[in-house]
Amino acid sequence: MNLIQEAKEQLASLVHAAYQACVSAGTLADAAPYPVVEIPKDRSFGDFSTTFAMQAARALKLSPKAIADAVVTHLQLDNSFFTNASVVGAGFINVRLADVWYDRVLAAVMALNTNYGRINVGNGQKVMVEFVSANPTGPMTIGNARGGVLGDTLAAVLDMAGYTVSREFYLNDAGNQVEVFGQSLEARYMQHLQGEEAVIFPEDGYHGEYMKTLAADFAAQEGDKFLSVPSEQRREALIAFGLPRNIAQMKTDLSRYAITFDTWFAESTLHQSGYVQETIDLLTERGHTYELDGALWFKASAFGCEKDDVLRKSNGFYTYYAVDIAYHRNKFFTRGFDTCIDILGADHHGHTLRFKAGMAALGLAPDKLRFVLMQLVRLLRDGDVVKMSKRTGKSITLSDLLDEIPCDAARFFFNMRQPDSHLDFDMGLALREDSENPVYYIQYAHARITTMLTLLAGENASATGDAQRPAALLTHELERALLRQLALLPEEIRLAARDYEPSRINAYLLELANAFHRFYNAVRLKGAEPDVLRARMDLCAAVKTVLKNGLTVLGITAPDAM
RNA sequence: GCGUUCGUAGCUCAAAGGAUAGAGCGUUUGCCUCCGACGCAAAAGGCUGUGGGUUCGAGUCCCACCGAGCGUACCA
Repeated sequence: MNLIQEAKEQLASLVHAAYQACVSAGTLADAAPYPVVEIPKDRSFGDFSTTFAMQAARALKLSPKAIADAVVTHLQLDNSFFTNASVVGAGFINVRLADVWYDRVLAAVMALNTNYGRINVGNGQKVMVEFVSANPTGPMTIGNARGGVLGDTLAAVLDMAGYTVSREFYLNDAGNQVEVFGQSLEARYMQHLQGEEAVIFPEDGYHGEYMKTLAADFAAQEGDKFLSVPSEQRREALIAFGLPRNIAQMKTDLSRYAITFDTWFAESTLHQSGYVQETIDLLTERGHTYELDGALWFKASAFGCEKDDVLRKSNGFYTYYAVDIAYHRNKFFTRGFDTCIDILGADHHGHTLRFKAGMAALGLAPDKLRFVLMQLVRLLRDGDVVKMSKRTGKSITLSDLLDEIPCDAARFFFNMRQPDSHLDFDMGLALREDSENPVYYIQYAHARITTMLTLLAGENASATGDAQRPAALLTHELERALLRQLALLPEEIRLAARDYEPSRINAYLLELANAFHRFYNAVRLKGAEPDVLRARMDLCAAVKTVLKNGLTVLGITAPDAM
């Protein structure tokens, strides 16, 4: 159910038919393309518009105006969604929506209720969204916070659009950074028991305070018994202690953030099962690798990359790149996803071509693997840049942020912009409880409707009008605007899913809330004629439903009172 | 250098290749004896970084330049 698309298709088909009539009548030549229909930016022109006359001008060797005039005389709008066709400006053919269409909108929202907005462009195709995938070597960052909301809401949007969606967290629990984690933790453990000077902290180690806490907790549990064992054994024990702790913390933080993953995929399993080895062997069998200086190289340059890359280092270990090729091979070829989307920070954009090259070498169509790159976040407090947490003196983590900002506000703010644009997150604004805070503004509209409907519940008992034809009673321009806005949700879902831009839903809800508040101030329900009252109450109930459905996609609550 | 993302109102950002480039903030001024003022209404602000090109039509597509971020490891 997408009444915007239905209307566009109907108008295109009606204009096409009118054009065919002109061809039959001999007034126009038979050479024009199929009409393109759009919604004018400036609503005063009309509700829908077609640029058919301009599109056809060259082929028909006539002025757009002449073509439009000819087509309009044959345009048959009876029993359609439209009325009032007119030719304006250079040759735009504009129409207004008729009551039938408005009736259908309200009926659709009321009938579909919580399913209103759901469409089926996905046809159940399996899509994976992989996001956050933070290293389990430390706390999650503000960047993870943005990536988390982006991935989670994109997944929700795709679900609404009819895809079968899976959310995955890729756990980097193997490889070099885990080694460094072990070395760092080992140094902190020994320093904890023997003093700062006992060992030198590794140059490129993890310097965060949390490493000291982790080491102290380990010492509290195990005492000094790991001082006397070989270093390798000590590190192993520390990693076995530290990683699960960090992972548990990440899960806690994410659940505070209302994010749940379907799968946590551990990198280590790819090593243990020999899948990495098998994948690299496969690339070699296909002739995409060569040996040089003791390392195994992938011919990435044969797949559009600038240069080749190392898969297996001369020390025998695989690079992250090799593991990632194996991981993505697993997503597509072992688990059978049709499309895989990776949410990445913009600082990783250099990887996208390489990843695609790896998949191409395995025989996968390049557009199956998609990347959403997000720019970094700048934290502000009432306009000033915030670098460090006041409490800890260190950089602000996701957990710090959630101590201060409610989940609803954080989720909304991190998804307010397109992924590609730099994001300013103003913590002062996120806490405000007025119309300047967009979350409040939207939630307030929902709460306002709830109280109002409760208050008016007893007043429409004597309504006698035709409930199937409410548009005849909802004639105010602000009521019409509200109905058009309601009709837009399925279309917004379609576009957000098509372009991987879930922030469209935030913008959409702001506009819907705005349309409602304007209506509320200009049109009163209380005291209206019973039939009108009932129609307006239905309209308000529909707005409430759509607000709630939209907020649900964003993972934000729709409170009945605030 | 090469690659990549991005330059739109004072600020933060919108604009399926369409008509007079729109919102919010900030500034100024109004609206509650009335369903929630956590709200609404009105005013002001622009050579869309620069120069070409494609098109009936370009903020949008192509090319060059200027400026910013990021990448360009046998790190992940």
